[in-house]
Amino acid sequence: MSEFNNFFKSAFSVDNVIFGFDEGDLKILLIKRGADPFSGMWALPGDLVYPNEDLNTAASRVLEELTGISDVYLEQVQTFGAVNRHPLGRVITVAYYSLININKYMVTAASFAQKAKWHSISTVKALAFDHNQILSACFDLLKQRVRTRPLGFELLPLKFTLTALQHLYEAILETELDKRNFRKKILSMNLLIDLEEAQEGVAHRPAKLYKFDSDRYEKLVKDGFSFELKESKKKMLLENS
Amino acid sequence: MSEFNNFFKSAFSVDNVIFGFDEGDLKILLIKRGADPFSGMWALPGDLVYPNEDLNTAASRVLEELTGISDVYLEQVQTFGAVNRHPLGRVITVAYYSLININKYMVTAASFAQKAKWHSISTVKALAFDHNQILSACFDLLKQRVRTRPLGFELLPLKFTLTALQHLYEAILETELDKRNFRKKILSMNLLIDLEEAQEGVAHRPAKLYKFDSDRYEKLVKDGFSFELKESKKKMLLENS
DNA sequence: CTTAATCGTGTACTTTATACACAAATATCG
DNA sequence: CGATATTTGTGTATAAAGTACACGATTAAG
Repeated sequence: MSEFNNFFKSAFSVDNVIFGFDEGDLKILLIKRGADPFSGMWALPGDLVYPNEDLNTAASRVLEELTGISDVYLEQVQTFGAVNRHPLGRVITVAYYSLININKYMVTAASFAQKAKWHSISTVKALAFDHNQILSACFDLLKQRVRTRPLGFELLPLKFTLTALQHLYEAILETELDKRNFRKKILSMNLLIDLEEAQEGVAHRPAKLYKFDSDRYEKLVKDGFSFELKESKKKMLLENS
Repeated sequence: MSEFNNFFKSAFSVDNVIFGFDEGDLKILLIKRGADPFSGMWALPGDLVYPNEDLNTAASRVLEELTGISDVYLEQVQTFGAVNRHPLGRVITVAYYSLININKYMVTAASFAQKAKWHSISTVKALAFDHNQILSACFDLLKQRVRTRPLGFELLPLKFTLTALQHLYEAILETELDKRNFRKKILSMNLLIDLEEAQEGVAHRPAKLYKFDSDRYEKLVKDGFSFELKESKKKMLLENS
Protein backbone atom coordinates (compact mmCIF):
# COMPACT_ATOMS: atom_id res chain seq x y z
CA MET A 1 0.00 0.00 0.00
CA SER A 2 2.86 2.35 0.68
CA GLU A 3 4.18 1.26 -2.67
CA PHE A 4 0.84 2.20 -4.19
CA ASN A 5 1.21 5.69 -2.82
CA ASN A 6 4.47 6.11 -4.66
CA PHE A 7 2.89 5.53 -8.06
CA PHE A 8 2.73 8.47 -10.40
CA LYS A 9 -0.71 9.95 -10.31
CA SER A 10 -2.54 12.44 -12.40
CA ALA A 11 -5.65 14.52 -12.25
CA PHE A 12 -8.50 13.15 -14.29
CA SER A 13 -11.65 14.65 -15.57
CA VAL A 14 -14.67 14.04 -17.75
CA ASP A 15 -15.79 16.24 -20.62
CA ASN A 16 -19.24 16.04 -22.04
CA VAL A 17 -20.48 16.88 -25.51
CA ILE A 18 -24.13 17.65 -24.88
CA PHE A 19 -26.20 17.44 -28.04
CA GLY A 20 -29.57 19.05 -28.54
CA PHE A 21 -31.78 19.55 -31.59
CA ASP A 22 -33.62 22.78 -32.19
CA GLU A 23 -35.02 24.57 -35.20
CA GLY A 24 -33.72 21.91 -37.53
CA ASP A 25 -30.22 22.39 -36.24
CA LEU A 26 -27.93 20.13 -34.24
CA LYS A 27 -26.46 22.02 -31.32
CA ILE A 28 -24.04 21.52 -28.49
CA LEU A 29 -23.83 23.23 -25.14
CA LEU A 30 -20.61 25.12 -24.47
CA ILE A 31 -19.43 27.21 -21.58
CA LYS A 32 -17.32 30.30 -21.67
CA ARG A 33 -14.22 29.94 -19.57
CA GLY A 34 -13.86 32.59 -16.91
CA ALA A 35 -10.33 31.76 -15.80
CA ASP A 36 -7.00 30.85 -17.24
CA PRO A 37 -5.92 28.85 -19.04
CA PHE A 38 -7.97 29.73 -22.14
CA SER A 39 -9.91 32.41 -20.31
CA GLY A 40 -12.69 33.78 -22.48
CA MET A 41 -12.76 30.83 -24.85
CA TRP A 42 -15.58 28.38 -25.31
CA ALA A 43 -15.06 24.91 -23.90
CA LEU A 44 -16.88 21.66 -23.38
CA PRO A 45 -18.51 21.30 -20.00
CA GLY A 46 -16.46 19.04 -17.77
CA ASP A 47 -15.11 18.58 -14.30
CA LEU A 48 -12.61 16.66 -12.30
CA VAL A 49 -13.84 13.28 -11.15
CA TYR A 50 -14.37 12.99 -7.42
CA PRO A 51 -12.43 10.42 -5.40
CA ASN A 52 -15.40 8.18 -4.80
CA GLU A 53 -17.27 8.72 -8.01
CA ASP A 54 -17.49 6.44 -11.03
CA LEU A 55 -16.77 7.90 -14.44
CA ASN A 56 -20.32 7.70 -15.73
CA THR A 57 -21.57 9.26 -12.53
CA ALA A 58 -19.21 12.17 -12.98
CA ALA A 59 -20.38 12.71 -16.53
CA SER A 60 -24.02 12.64 -15.43
CA ARG A 61 -23.28 15.03 -12.63
CA VAL A 62 -21.65 17.53 -14.96
CA LEU A 63 -24.69 17.39 -17.15
CA GLU A 64 -27.20 17.68 -14.38
CA GLU A 65 -25.44 20.56 -12.63
CA LEU A 66 -25.40 22.47 -15.86
CA THR A 67 -28.82 21.70 -17.29
CA GLY A 68 -30.96 20.44 -14.45
CA ILE A 69 -31.67 17.28 -16.44
CA SER A 70 -31.02 13.79 -15.14
CA ASP A 71 -31.57 10.35 -16.65
CA VAL A 72 -30.21 11.13 -20.04
CA TYR A 73 -28.65 9.02 -22.70
CA LEU A 74 -24.91 9.09 -22.13
CA GLU A 75 -22.09 7.18 -23.71
CA GLN A 76 -18.38 7.10 -23.14
CA VAL A 77 -16.43 7.89 -26.28
CA GLN A 78 -12.71 8.08 -25.86
CA THR A 79 -10.02 9.09 -23.42
CA PHE A 80 -7.58 11.87 -24.18
CA GLY A 81 -4.32 11.86 -22.33
CA ALA A 82 -1.63 13.54 -24.38
CA VAL A 83 1.13 14.67 -22.07
CA ASN A 84 0.72 18.35 -22.84
CA ARG A 85 -2.99 18.59 -23.42
CA HIS A 86 -3.41 20.68 -20.25
CA PRO A 87 -1.03 23.59 -19.63
CA LEU A 88 -1.04 23.25 -15.86
CA GLY A 89 -0.13 19.61 -15.52
CA ARG A 90 -1.05 16.13 -16.50
CA VAL A 91 -4.79 15.75 -16.83
CA ILE A 92 -6.38 12.74 -18.44
CA THR A 93 -9.91 13.33 -19.62
CA VAL A 94 -12.62 10.85 -20.50
CA ALA A 95 -14.95 12.16 -23.19
CA TYR A 96 -18.69 11.46 -23.19
CA TYR A 97 -21.52 12.55 -25.37
CA SER A 98 -25.08 12.90 -24.22
CA LEU A 99 -28.38 13.47 -25.95
CA ILE A 100 -31.03 15.64 -24.43
CA ASN A 101 -34.37 16.97 -25.42
CA ILE A 102 -33.53 20.62 -25.64
CA ASN A 103 -36.95 21.68 -24.40
CA LYS A 104 -36.15 20.25 -21.00
CA TYR A 105 -33.08 22.42 -20.71
CA MET A 106 -33.27 24.81 -17.78
CA VAL A 107 -30.95 27.67 -17.06
CA THR A 108 -29.44 26.60 -13.74
CA ALA A 109 -27.23 28.61 -11.42
CA ALA A 110 -24.26 26.71 -12.79
CA SER A 111 -25.05 27.28 -16.42
CA PHE A 112 -25.79 30.94 -15.73
CA ALA A 113 -22.53 31.45 -13.86
CA GLN A 114 -20.59 29.66 -16.53
CA LYS A 115 -22.32 31.45 -19.37
CA ALA A 116 -23.48 28.29 -21.01
CA LYS A 117 -24.82 28.70 -24.51
CA TRP A 118 -26.08 26.46 -27.29
CA HIS A 119 -24.02 26.55 -30.47
CA SER A 120 -24.96 25.13 -33.83
CA ILE A 121 -22.46 22.44 -34.46
CA SER A 122 -21.72 23.84 -37.88
CA THR A 123 -20.56 27.15 -36.47
CA VAL A 124 -18.32 26.00 -33.64
CA LYS A 125 -14.91 27.64 -33.86
CA ALA A 126 -11.72 27.17 -31.88
CA LEU A 127 -12.33 25.70 -28.43
CA ALA A 128 -10.12 25.56 -25.36
CA PHE A 129 -7.65 22.72 -24.79
CA ASP A 130 -8.01 19.82 -27.25
CA HIS A 131 -11.77 20.20 -27.20
CA ASN A 132 -12.17 20.47 -30.96
CA GLN A 133 -10.58 17.09 -31.25
CA ILE A 134 -12.85 15.70 -28.55
CA LEU A 135 -15.90 17.19 -30.19
CA SER A 136 -14.96 15.67 -33.47
CA ALA A 137 -14.54 12.20 -31.98
CA CYS A 138 -17.92 12.47 -30.28
CA PHE A 139 -19.69 13.71 -33.37
CA ASP A 140 -18.20 10.90 -35.43
CA LEU A 141 -19.38 8.34 -32.95
CA LEU A 142 -22.84 9.86 -32.86
CA LYS A 143 -23.07 9.60 -36.63
CA GLN A 144 -22.23 5.97 -36.43
CA ARG A 145 -24.56 5.23 -33.53
CA VAL A 146 -27.55 6.93 -34.99
CA ARG A 147 -27.45 4.53 -37.91
CA THR A 148 -27.38 1.44 -35.75
CA ARG A 149 -29.39 2.36 -32.69
CA PRO A 150 -32.65 4.21 -32.27
CA LEU A 151 -31.09 7.17 -30.50
CA GLY A 152 -32.59 9.98 -32.49
CA PHE A 153 -35.69 9.98 -30.32
CA GLU A 154 -33.66 11.09 -27.31
CA LEU A 155 -33.25 14.44 -29.01
CA LEU A 156 -36.90 14.97 -29.88
CA PRO A 157 -39.97 15.69 -27.81
CA LEU A 158 -42.12 12.70 -26.93
CA LYS A 159 -44.45 13.40 -29.83
CA PHE A 160 -42.89 14.24 -33.15
CA THR A 161 -43.62 14.24 -36.86
CA LEU A 162 -41.85 12.11 -39.41
CA THR A 163 -40.54 15.23 -41.04
CA ALA A 164 -38.94 16.36 -37.78
CA LEU A 165 -37.35 12.94 -37.40
CA GLN A 166 -35.99 13.10 -40.91
CA HIS A 167 -34.57 16.56 -40.38
CA LEU A 168 -32.87 15.33 -37.25
CA TYR A 169 -31.20 12.51 -39.13
CA GLU A 170 -30.17 14.88 -41.86
CA ALA A 171 -28.61 17.25 -39.35
CA ILE A 172 -26.65 14.47 -37.66
CA LEU A 173 -25.57 12.66 -40.80
CA GLU A 174 -24.94 15.89 -42.68
CA THR A 175 -26.67 14.55 -45.74
CA GLU A 176 -30.05 14.72 -47.39
CA LEU A 177 -32.42 11.80 -47.29
CA ASP A 178 -35.22 10.84 -49.62
CA LYS A 179 -38.57 11.45 -47.96
CA ARG A 180 -40.38 8.40 -49.26
CA ASN A 181 -37.52 6.02 -48.70
CA PHE A 182 -36.88 7.34 -45.22
CA ARG A 183 -40.49 6.87 -44.20
CA LYS A 184 -40.73 3.45 -45.76
CA LYS A 185 -37.67 2.29 -43.87
CA ILE A 186 -38.54 3.80 -40.49
CA LEU A 187 -42.15 2.67 -40.58
CA SER A 188 -41.19 -0.84 -41.67
CA MET A 189 -39.39 -1.31 -38.38
CA ASN A 190 -42.65 -0.99 -36.46
CA LEU A 191 -41.00 1.09 -33.79
CA LEU A 192 -43.26 4.08 -34.08
CA ILE A 193 -46.70 4.40 -32.60
CA ASP A 194 -49.12 6.43 -34.64
CA LEU A 195 -50.74 8.67 -32.05
CA GLU A 196 -53.62 9.53 -34.37
CA GLU A 197 -53.14 13.13 -33.48
CA ALA A 198 -52.17 15.97 -35.70
CA GLN A 199 -49.78 18.80 -35.35
CA GLU A 200 -51.40 22.08 -34.31
CA GLY A 201 -50.70 25.68 -35.05
CA VAL A 202 -49.06 25.27 -38.40
CA ALA A 203 -50.09 27.26 -41.45
CA HIS A 204 -50.42 24.28 -43.74
CA ARG A 205 -51.56 20.71 -43.77
CA PRO A 206 -50.71 19.37 -40.29
CA ALA A 207 -48.58 16.27 -39.99
CA LYS A 208 -49.40 13.20 -37.96
CA LEU A 209 -47.69 12.71 -34.62
CA TYR A 210 -45.80 9.60 -33.58
CA LYS A 211 -43.96 8.38 -30.57
CA PHE A 212 -41.16 5.88 -30.20
CA ASP A 213 -42.19 2.46 -28.89
CA SER A 214 -39.27 1.60 -26.64
CA ASP A 215 -40.91 -1.47 -25.12
CA ARG A 216 -41.34 -2.95 -28.53
CA TYR A 217 -37.76 -2.11 -29.39
CA GLU A 218 -36.50 -3.99 -26.33
CA LYS A 219 -38.59 -6.97 -27.28
CA LEU A 220 -37.41 -7.00 -30.88
CA VAL A 221 -33.78 -6.75 -29.83
CA LYS A 222 -34.21 -9.86 -27.72
CA ASP A 223 -35.39 -11.65 -30.84
CA GLY A 224 -32.30 -10.65 -32.75
CA PHE A 225 -33.61 -7.51 -34.40
CA SER A 226 -31.04 -4.90 -35.15
CA PHE A 227 -31.79 -1.33 -36.01
CA GLU A 228 -30.15 -0.19 -39.21
CA LEU A 229 -30.55 2.87 -41.27
CA LYS A 230 -28.23 2.60 -44.16
CA GLU A 231 -29.87 5.10 -46.38
CA SER A 232 -27.64 7.52 -48.17
CA LYS A 233 -27.86 9.47 -51.37
CA LYS A 234 -26.21 8.37 -54.55
CA LYS A 235 -23.06 6.43 -54.78
CA MET A 236 -20.06 7.58 -56.63
CA LEU A 237 -18.35 4.40 -57.56
CA LEU A 238 -14.98 4.90 -59.12
CA GLU A 239 -13.74 2.32 -61.51
CA ASN A 240 -11.51 -0.40 -60.17
CA SER A 241 -8.83 -1.16 -62.67
CA MET B 1 -0.60 25.98 -10.06
CA SER B 2 -0.68 25.32 -6.34
CA GLU B 3 -4.41 24.93 -6.78
CA PHE B 4 -3.72 22.31 -9.41
CA ASN B 5 -1.65 20.34 -6.94
CA ASN B 6 -4.57 20.12 -4.59
CA PHE B 7 -6.73 18.31 -7.11
CA PHE B 8 -7.59 14.73 -6.36
CA LYS B 9 -5.38 12.48 -8.39
CA SER B 10 -5.38 8.83 -9.15
CA ALA B 11 -3.03 6.26 -10.56
CA PHE B 12 -3.75 5.37 -14.14
CA SER B 13 -2.78 2.49 -16.29
CA VAL B 14 -3.28 0.89 -19.67
CA ASP B 15 -4.36 -2.71 -20.23
CA ASN B 16 -3.92 -4.40 -23.54
CA VAL B 17 -5.86 -7.25 -25.07
CA ILE B 18 -3.33 -8.74 -27.47
CA PHE B 19 -4.97 -10.86 -30.13
CA GLY B 20 -3.22 -13.51 -32.17
CA PHE B 21 -4.46 -16.19 -34.54
CA ASP B 22 -3.01 -19.67 -34.54
CA GLU B 23 -4.20 -23.09 -35.58
CA GLY B 24 -7.58 -21.76 -36.57
CA ASP B 25 -8.08 -20.32 -33.13
CA LEU B 26 -8.30 -16.75 -31.90
CA LYS B 27 -6.01 -16.28 -28.91
CA ILE B 28 -5.04 -13.64 -26.40
CA LEU B 29 -1.86 -13.22 -24.44
CA LEU B 30 -2.27 -13.32 -20.66
CA ILE B 31 0.18 -13.09 -17.84
CA LYS B 32 0.10 -14.91 -14.56
CA ARG B 33 0.20 -12.54 -11.65
CA GLY B 34 3.03 -13.17 -9.24
CA ALA B 35 1.96 -10.78 -6.52
CA ASP B 36 -1.11 -9.71 -4.66
CA PRO B 37 -3.76 -8.71 -5.32
CA PHE B 38 -5.02 -11.65 -7.39
CA SER B 39 -1.71 -13.48 -7.07
CA GLY B 40 -1.68 -16.59 -9.23
CA MET B 41 -4.53 -15.49 -11.45
CA TRP B 42 -4.33 -14.70 -15.13
CA ALA B 43 -4.55 -11.06 -16.10
CA LEU B 44 -4.33 -8.80 -19.11
CA PRO B 45 -0.90 -7.30 -19.68
CA GLY B 46 -0.80 -3.70 -18.55
CA ASP B 47 1.20 -1.11 -16.73
CA LEU B 48 0.99 2.28 -15.13
CA VAL B 49 1.42 5.14 -17.54
CA TYR B 50 4.62 7.12 -17.08
CA PRO B 51 4.47 10.82 -16.25
CA ASN B 52 5.65 11.94 -19.66
CA GLU B 53 4.15 9.24 -21.78
CA ASP B 54 1.07 9.45 -23.99
CA LEU B 55 -1.56 6.78 -23.61
CA ASN B 56 -0.96 5.10 -26.96
CA THR B 57 2.75 5.09 -26.27
CA ALA B 58 2.19 3.33 -22.97
CA ALA B 59 0.04 0.69 -24.63
CA SER B 60 2.68 0.12 -27.33
CA ARG B 61 5.38 -0.10 -24.72
CA VAL B 62 3.50 -2.75 -22.74
CA LEU B 63 3.14 -4.76 -25.89
CA GLU B 64 6.71 -4.39 -27.00
CA GLU B 65 8.20 -5.21 -23.62
CA LEU B 66 6.18 -8.35 -23.51
CA THR B 67 6.41 -9.62 -27.06
CA GLY B 68 9.39 -7.88 -28.65
CA ILE B 69 7.08 -6.60 -31.40
CA SER B 70 6.70 -2.96 -32.30
CA ASP B 71 4.62 -1.16 -34.92
CA VAL B 72 1.46 -3.09 -34.39
CA TYR B 73 -2.14 -2.26 -34.95
CA LEU B 74 -3.48 -0.80 -31.73
CA GLU B 75 -6.76 0.83 -30.86
CA GLN B 76 -8.14 2.41 -27.75
CA VAL B 77 -11.38 0.79 -26.63
CA GLN B 78 -12.77 2.08 -23.40
CA THR B 79 -11.77 3.42 -20.02
CA PHE B 80 -12.65 1.60 -16.83
CA GLY B 81 -12.73 3.63 -13.68
CA ALA B 82 -15.17 2.09 -11.21
CA VAL B 83 -14.28 3.30 -7.74
CA ASN B 84 -13.48 -0.15 -6.42
CA ARG B 85 -12.06 -1.86 -9.44
CA HIS B 86 -8.62 -2.02 -7.82
CA PRO B 87 -8.33 -3.25 -4.23
CA LEU B 88 -5.38 -1.03 -3.37
CA GLY B 89 -6.74 2.32 -4.41
CA ARG B 90 -8.22 4.30 -7.21
CA VAL B 91 -6.78 3.21 -10.52
CA ILE B 92 -8.30 4.27 -13.81
CA THR B 93 -7.35 2.04 -16.70
CA VAL B 94 -7.55 2.68 -20.41
CA ALA B 95 -8.18 -0.51 -22.38
CA TYR B 96 -6.59 -1.17 -25.76
CA TYR B 97 -6.63 -4.09 -28.10
CA SER B 98 -3.85 -4.94 -30.49
CA LEU B 99 -3.49 -7.36 -33.36
CA ILE B 100 -0.25 -9.17 -33.97
CA ASN B 101 1.00 -11.84 -36.27
CA ILE B 102 1.58 -14.56 -33.76
CA ASN B 103 4.60 -15.91 -35.64
CA LYS B 104 6.52 -12.78 -34.78
CA TYR B 105 5.97 -13.34 -31.09
CA MET B 106 9.20 -13.79 -29.19
CA VAL B 107 9.59 -14.93 -25.65
CA THR B 108 11.18 -11.88 -24.03
CA ALA B 109 12.66 -11.59 -20.58
CA ALA B 110 9.50 -9.80 -19.51
CA SER B 111 7.11 -12.37 -20.88
CA PHE B 112 9.21 -15.15 -19.41
CA ALA B 113 9.33 -13.56 -15.97
CA GLN B 114 5.62 -12.86 -16.08
CA LYS B 115 4.77 -16.32 -17.35
CA ALA B 116 2.96 -15.01 -20.38
CA LYS B 117 0.89 -17.57 -22.23
CA TRP B 118 -1.47 -17.63 -25.19
CA HIS B 119 -5.04 -18.65 -24.36
CA SER B 120 -7.76 -19.55 -26.79
CA ILE B 121 -10.37 -16.90 -26.34
CA SER B 122 -13.07 -19.52 -25.95
CA THR B 123 -11.40 -21.05 -22.91
CA VAL B 124 -10.57 -17.95 -20.91
CA LYS B 125 -11.87 -18.26 -17.36
CA ALA B 126 -11.94 -15.83 -14.47
CA LEU B 127 -9.33 -13.10 -14.75
CA ALA B 128 -7.93 -10.70 -12.19
CA PHE B 129 -9.61 -7.35 -11.48
CA ASP B 130 -12.35 -6.42 -13.96
CA HIS B 131 -10.38 -7.91 -16.80
CA ASN B 132 -13.15 -10.18 -18.02
CA GLN B 133 -15.26 -7.12 -18.55
CA ILE B 134 -12.41 -5.39 -20.35
CA LEU B 135 -11.78 -8.40 -22.53
CA SER B 136 -15.39 -8.58 -23.46
CA ALA B 137 -15.51 -4.91 -24.47
CA CYS B 138 -12.41 -5.36 -26.60
CA PHE B 139 -13.66 -8.51 -28.26
CA ASP B 140 -16.96 -6.84 -29.07
CA LEU B 141 -15.19 -3.93 -30.67
CA LEU B 142 -12.95 -6.23 -32.66
CA LYS B 143 -16.00 -8.02 -34.03
CA GLN B 144 -17.41 -4.75 -35.17
CA ARG B 145 -14.16 -3.45 -36.60
CA VAL B 146 -13.35 -6.53 -38.57
CA ARG B 147 -16.55 -6.08 -40.55
CA THR B 148 -15.82 -2.52 -41.47
CA ARG B 149 -12.06 -2.33 -41.76
CA PRO B 150 -9.54 -4.66 -43.33
CA LEU B 151 -7.89 -5.58 -40.06
CA GLY B 152 -7.88 -9.33 -40.39
CA PHE B 153 -4.62 -9.23 -42.29
CA GLU B 154 -2.78 -7.92 -39.24
CA LEU B 155 -3.30 -11.30 -37.65
CA LEU B 156 -2.07 -13.38 -40.57
CA PRO B 157 1.35 -13.90 -42.10
CA LEU B 158 2.17 -11.79 -45.15
CA LYS B 159 1.15 -14.59 -47.49
CA PHE B 160 -2.03 -16.42 -46.73
CA THR B 161 -4.71 -18.56 -48.34
CA LEU B 162 -8.33 -17.58 -48.72
CA THR B 163 -9.29 -20.47 -46.50
CA ALA B 164 -7.05 -19.17 -43.72
CA LEU B 165 -8.62 -15.75 -44.09
CA GLN B 166 -12.07 -17.21 -43.90
CA HIS B 167 -11.23 -19.23 -40.80
CA LEU B 168 -9.89 -16.09 -39.18
CA TYR B 169 -13.14 -14.27 -39.82
CA GLU B 170 -15.11 -17.21 -38.53
CA ALA B 171 -13.05 -17.28 -35.34
CA ILE B 172 -13.52 -13.58 -34.71
CA LEU B 173 -17.18 -13.39 -35.65
CA GLU B 174 -17.98 -16.71 -33.99
CA THR B 175 -20.06 -17.77 -36.93
CA GLU B 176 -19.70 -19.87 -40.04
CA LEU B 177 -19.41 -18.27 -43.44
CA ASP B 178 -20.27 -19.61 -46.85
CA LYS B 179 -17.11 -20.34 -48.81
CA ARG B 180 -18.29 -19.17 -52.19
CA ASN B 181 -19.95 -16.04 -50.97
CA PHE B 182 -17.01 -15.13 -48.79
CA ARG B 183 -14.58 -15.42 -51.68
CA LYS B 184 -16.83 -13.57 -54.06
CA LYS B 185 -17.13 -10.68 -51.65
CA ILE B 186 -13.48 -10.45 -50.63
CA LEU B 187 -12.17 -10.79 -54.16
CA SER B 188 -14.64 -8.25 -55.50
CA MET B 189 -12.98 -5.59 -53.34
CA ASN B 190 -9.74 -5.93 -55.29
CA LEU B 191 -7.72 -5.68 -52.12
CA LEU B 192 -5.87 -8.95 -52.48
CA ILE B 193 -2.90 -9.57 -54.71
CA ASP B 194 -2.72 -13.03 -56.19
CA LEU B 195 0.90 -14.02 -55.63
CA GLU B 196 0.68 -16.83 -58.19
CA GLU B 197 2.32 -19.08 -55.67
CA ALA B 198 0.94 -22.17 -54.06
CA GLN B 199 0.97 -23.46 -50.56
CA GLU B 200 3.66 -26.06 -49.93
CA GLY B 201 3.89 -29.09 -47.74
CA VAL B 202 0.22 -29.90 -47.53
CA ALA B 203 -1.10 -33.36 -48.21
CA HIS B 204 -3.78 -32.27 -50.62
CA ARG B 205 -4.37 -29.81 -53.40
CA PRO B 206 -2.42 -26.70 -52.43
CA ALA B 207 -4.20 -23.38 -52.21
CA LYS B 208 -3.15 -20.17 -53.87
CA LEU B 209 -1.42 -17.54 -51.78
CA TYR B 210 -2.48 -13.92 -51.58
CA LYS B 211 -1.31 -10.80 -49.87
CA PHE B 212 -3.17 -7.71 -48.79
CA ASP B 213 -2.71 -4.67 -51.00
CA SER B 214 -2.58 -1.88 -48.46
CA ASP B 215 -1.52 0.79 -50.94
CA ARG B 216 -4.56 0.08 -53.00
CA TYR B 217 -6.74 0.18 -49.91
CA GLU B 218 -5.46 3.64 -48.99
CA LYS B 219 -6.16 4.82 -52.49
CA LEU B 220 -9.67 3.40 -52.56
CA VAL B 221 -10.51 4.93 -49.21
CA LYS B 222 -9.60 8.34 -50.56
CA ASP B 223 -12.14 7.76 -53.33
CA GLY B 224 -14.87 6.99 -50.86
CA PHE B 225 -14.57 3.22 -50.75
CA SER B 226 -15.61 1.62 -47.52
CA PHE B 227 -14.78 -1.90 -46.53
CA GLU B 228 -17.81 -3.88 -45.52
CA LEU B 229 -18.31 -7.50 -44.83
CA LYS B 230 -21.90 -7.98 -43.93
CA GLU B 231 -22.11 -11.64 -44.56
CA SER B 232 -23.92 -13.73 -42.01
CA LYS B 233 -25.85 -16.94 -42.04
CA LYS B 234 -29.61 -17.17 -42.18
CA LYS B 235 -31.98 -14.74 -40.67
CA MET B 236 -34.54 -15.62 -38.16
CA LEU B 237 -37.20 -13.09 -38.69
CA LEU B 238 -39.94 -13.21 -36.15
CA GLU B 239 -43.33 -12.04 -37.14
CA ASN B 240 -44.21 -8.50 -36.35
CA SER B 241 -47.74 -8.32 -35.16
C1' DC C 1 -3.26 -46.31 -59.75
C1' DT C 2 -6.37 -45.64 -56.02
C1' DT C 3 -7.65 -43.00 -52.07
C1' DA C 4 -8.28 -39.08 -49.18
C1' DA C 5 -8.31 -34.35 -48.60
C1' DT C 6 -8.98 -29.72 -49.85
C1' DC C 7 -9.40 -26.28 -53.59
C1' DG C 8 -11.91 -23.42 -56.71
C1' DT C 9 -15.90 -22.12 -59.09
C1' DG C 10 -21.37 -20.15 -61.03
C1' DT C 11 -26.20 -19.44 -61.00
C1' DA C 12 -30.90 -18.67 -59.48
C1' DC C 13 -33.49 -16.46 -56.09
C1' DT C 14 -34.62 -13.19 -52.45
C1' DT C 15 -34.13 -9.00 -50.17
C1' DT C 16 -32.82 -4.35 -49.85
C1' DA C 17 -31.70 0.15 -51.74
C1' DT C 18 -32.62 3.82 -54.87
C1' DA C 19 -34.93 7.16 -57.92
C1' DC C 20 -38.69 9.77 -58.67
C1' DA C 21 -43.96 13.22 -58.91
C1' DC C 22 -48.36 14.63 -57.63
C1' DA C 23 -52.93 14.95 -55.40
C1' DA C 24 -54.79 15.96 -50.61
C1' DA C 25 -55.13 18.88 -46.58
C1' DT C 26 -54.99 22.93 -44.09
C1' DA C 27 -54.30 28.18 -42.86
C1' DT C 28 -54.04 32.69 -44.66
C1' DC C 29 -55.19 36.51 -47.29
C1' DG C 30 -57.91 39.42 -50.06
C1' DC D 1 -65.77 32.44 -49.53
C1' DG D 2 -62.62 31.36 -53.06
C1' DA D 3 -57.81 31.55 -54.45
C1' DT D 4 -53.19 30.92 -52.96
C1' DA D 5 -49.31 29.11 -50.53
C1' DT D 6 -47.38 25.51 -47.97
C1' DT D 7 -46.39 21.00 -46.43
C1' DT D 8 -48.16 16.25 -46.07
C1' DG D 9 -48.54 11.52 -47.51
C1' DT D 10 -48.06 7.92 -50.76
C1' DG D 11 -46.34 3.69 -54.82
C1' DT D 12 -43.80 1.58 -58.38
C1' DA D 13 -40.07 0.23 -61.31
C1' DT D 14 -35.18 -0.68 -61.47
C1' DA D 15 -30.60 -1.76 -59.73
C1' DA D 16 -27.60 -3.71 -56.36
C1' DA D 17 -26.46 -6.81 -52.79
C1' DG D 18 -27.10 -10.88 -50.05
C1' DT D 19 -28.02 -15.81 -49.73
C1' DA D 20 -28.29 -20.77 -50.79
C1' DC D 21 -26.30 -24.48 -52.72
C1' DA D 22 -22.80 -29.09 -55.28
C1' DC D 23 -19.22 -31.00 -57.72
C1' DG D 24 -15.14 -31.70 -60.71
C1' DA D 25 -10.06 -30.48 -60.33
C1' DT D 26 -5.72 -31.00 -58.03
C1' DT D 27 -2.36 -32.68 -55.17
C1' DA D 28 0.22 -36.01 -51.75
C1' DA D 29 0.33 -40.44 -49.71
C1' DG D 30 0.16 -45.18 -49.77
